[in-house]
Amino acid sequence: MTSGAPRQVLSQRIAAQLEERILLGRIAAGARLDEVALARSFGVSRTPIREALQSVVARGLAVRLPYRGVLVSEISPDRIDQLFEAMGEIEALCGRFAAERMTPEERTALRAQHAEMSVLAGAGDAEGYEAANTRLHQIIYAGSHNADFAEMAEAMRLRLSPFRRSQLADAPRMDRSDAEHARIVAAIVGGDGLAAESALRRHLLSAAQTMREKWRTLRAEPVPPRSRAS
Amino acid sequence: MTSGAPRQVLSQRIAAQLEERILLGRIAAGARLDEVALARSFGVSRTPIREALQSVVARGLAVRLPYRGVLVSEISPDRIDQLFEAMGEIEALCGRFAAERMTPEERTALRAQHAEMSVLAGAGDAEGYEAANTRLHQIIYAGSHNADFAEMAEAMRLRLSPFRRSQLADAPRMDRSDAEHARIVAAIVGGDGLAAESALRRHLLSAAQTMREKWRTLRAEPVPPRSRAS
DNA sequence: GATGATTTGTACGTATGTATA
DNA sequence: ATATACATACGTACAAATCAT
Repeated sequence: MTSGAPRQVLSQRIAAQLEERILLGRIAAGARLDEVALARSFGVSRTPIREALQSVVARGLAVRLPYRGVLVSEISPDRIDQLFEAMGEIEALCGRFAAERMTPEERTALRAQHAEMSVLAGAGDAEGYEAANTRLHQIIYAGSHNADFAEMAEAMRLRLSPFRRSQLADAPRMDRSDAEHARIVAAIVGGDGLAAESALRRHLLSAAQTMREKWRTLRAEPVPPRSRAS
Repeated sequence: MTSGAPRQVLSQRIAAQLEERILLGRIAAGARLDEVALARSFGVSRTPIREALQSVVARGLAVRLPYRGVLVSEISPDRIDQLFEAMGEIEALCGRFAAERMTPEERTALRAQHAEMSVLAGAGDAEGYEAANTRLHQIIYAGSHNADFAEMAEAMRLRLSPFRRSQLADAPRMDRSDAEHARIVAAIVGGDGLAAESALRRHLLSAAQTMREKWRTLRAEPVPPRSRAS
């Protein structure tokens, strides 16, 4: 009976921290993740750093160029569109199956989550709304009753998070999102798979649209990358 | 005191070999991948072994329990159904987008690949047919013109490969597969996204059915391994 | 339940291969 | 083109945790 602390492994904790830094934008796209520098910064040896970097690469947040290092993934506008498109289709898939398979308890939880979010939206609590939004969508993933769908959706959500930062910061966005959620939840609770599918697709399309606008204004001046073409 | 050994990227070659062994069933599900044993067996140190194992875990072929080791993923019948379901939906997705977006050259390549496969099916070349089948589906993934769809489809295909072993071994299966491919290719080349989607879904459903039967007969003796929880 | 054996996790040293001056 | 610099890849030693007795 080992009732000790969760005793998480170093490399995993470091991987999580690196991911968070990347997703929060503290480490810019295109930046090199230097093993020795990170080792010093974390006060550990290079071994756990290496394993953490491998994990980060495996999740698609960075790429490893042979003998050049690990670079935080730089993403082209076209790539962003693909990401949102994929996310939309995967979410639509989850919604369709969730509408067909959710248990009564899951449907109740979904409605409760949405009700809670409407309150947050009304109160203008953007941060709380964002967090609740993630949970709402995760409820839908789980409702698909298919671990692979849920896993793919989570992976896509992770990859997209750098571009979703403070996307719902303003009240109009939250209201619009809340209205879209109402249709999604109604379709799922009502067991209408096709309606849920198209409602989710539309929802993600509008999210992509919002993001595109903000993204464009945000990076008016791009950071000059050390392009080293051979 | 390090003897000068040929330096290359061992971990990747080892990861590939381990994957192949798992996928071919040479390493059984539930087995523990012992680091020192593998290191001895490959004649290398534990370091590249550890990195290879991380790669195997990242691809979903095994799981790592902290301080306990890496276990080859054990898969329940329900889980297999989920895998095939997910594969079917992802392929259907790729097919729909491919029908809408493939370039003329890609459509030509798709038709050529199918024609080649019909010959192989007629000749009863099961091995060649299986390899060509993978390429056909990969052409469809690429035709979706979305790197995320393609990546997800590839990942699913990898995870399913243990259960697809010699699935198309007999001529009737190949003929049926070839007929289904004909509909899929016609729909995609003709630009009918919805038809491609449903044709691919049906194709995977029938593949799942075939697999289920074979799998059931293979392990007619249900070995209930009460593997320790979590 | 405590102790020893086994295995995983981390630290660190060194050689190799690429890129750059 | 040769050489230097430097980051990566592998090996080995030690520490921590699990398991078996």
